[in-house]
Amino acid sequence: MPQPSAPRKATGRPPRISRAEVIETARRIVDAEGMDRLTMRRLATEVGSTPMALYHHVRNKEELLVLLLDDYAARTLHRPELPARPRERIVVAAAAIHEALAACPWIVEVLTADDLMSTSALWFVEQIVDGLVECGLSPERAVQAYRVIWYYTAGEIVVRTTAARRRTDDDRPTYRERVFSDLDPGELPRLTQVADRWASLTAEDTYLDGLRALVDGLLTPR
Amino acid sequence: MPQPSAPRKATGRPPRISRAEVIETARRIVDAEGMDRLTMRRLATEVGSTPMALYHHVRNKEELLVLLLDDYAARTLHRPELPARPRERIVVAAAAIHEALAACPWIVEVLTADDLMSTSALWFVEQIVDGLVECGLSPERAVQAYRVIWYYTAGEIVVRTTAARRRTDDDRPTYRERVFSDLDPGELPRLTQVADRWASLTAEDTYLDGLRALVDGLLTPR
DNA sequence: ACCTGAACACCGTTCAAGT
DNA sequence: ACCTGAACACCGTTCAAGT
Repeated sequence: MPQPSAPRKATGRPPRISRAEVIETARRIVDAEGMDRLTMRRLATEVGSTPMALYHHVRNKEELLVLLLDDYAARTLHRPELPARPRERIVVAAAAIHEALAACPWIVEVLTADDLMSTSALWFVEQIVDGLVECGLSPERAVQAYRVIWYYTAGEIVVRTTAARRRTDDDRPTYRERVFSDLDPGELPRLTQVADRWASLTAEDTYLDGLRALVDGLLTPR
Repeated sequence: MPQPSAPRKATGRPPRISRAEVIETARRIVDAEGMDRLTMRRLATEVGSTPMALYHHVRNKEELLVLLLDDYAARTLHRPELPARPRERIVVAAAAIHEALAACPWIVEVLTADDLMSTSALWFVEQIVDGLVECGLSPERAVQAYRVIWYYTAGEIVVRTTAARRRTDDDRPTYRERVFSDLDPGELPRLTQVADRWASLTAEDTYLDGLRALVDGLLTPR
């Protein structure tokens, strides 16, 4: 976090809770019971305080979520050995970001609440952009190519974790299942052909294959 | 919707409101005031009824959102003339889905609430899968390639509309801006190099370029 | 400077009863 | 069959006051 926290005057009432304590407690709640159980009221009782006390440590709930993602990234995004070949380096760095996010089911709410721009993630972004430049893209094109990779990565996470959540919610057939059981073979021959395999095909993890195809496409001059 | 709505017995109290009326009113609220103003209570007063009456026409709020997306897709997703060349057909069909979603700022909440599997969208999915098969992929690989395209498309929508919402929310510097104004050039040379151009570069619409790169990559044998 | 209590202005959904 | 009223069990946030 870019907050050098100016040295506080030692006047006034001493603090009973800290920002770090708030974030840590929030993390505990989310890990144990899921993101939708994290409310300001619940968090307040958990830190042994009142809802309003929290607002002295975070601006509002949205800032709390960003801080939570930041904290998560700082703790889990460890820098791997990256391959020397730039194209491979791009793939491995993107896959590392993806892996960290995929392990974190509450991420979707935060992804849609802010860019993923934790300082801990920047090193990975740097590796990707640098790899793209080394492969011959201009810095401008490299940034745009990185964005494309990020869209793909974020989209995979959002779609997949949402689908997973939906599956555990109940066991009624999903909307998709109902639609797919009633296709018109005349109009939609391909979909009819694969309808019964659709669920198993979409369950497969194709992130890495797609990523490689995407990187290849981005690096092929057009 | 795959709901043939079995012929109702003509007994009991006659209905005052219909499912279609509920959906239409919901759409009016969302169009006029945004998704977060759509509540069951608000919707009830708008149709001139009570919150609980709605639950006789939709299962719950989530189903209402899916019905809303379905209704939107049916009204706006008109089938364009598609190019004969399969590779171009894939691109145009995906871009048509993307365009319809991008014009619909409340889409994100629904995207993360369910797959986009409106019957109206299936024709486009069919075109994409068929184009991929015509380009030489097996039906299984074609479905997986379609999923990759869908991840990319959904991710672009989610990230971009969320960023747009964030910008209009207030005019404080965003978290990203704060992070980018304080980069370490030694550790992150590429990002430092493009830091001042980052905002304008990411504002550019690169969906189509990225899509073409992705399709090229997916169709290149590896 | 930090914390508290009470209140404001809401939510989605269930239950039991009415017509 | 369809609708209503009242209630349940919550939300995030503001305000004014206390220490």
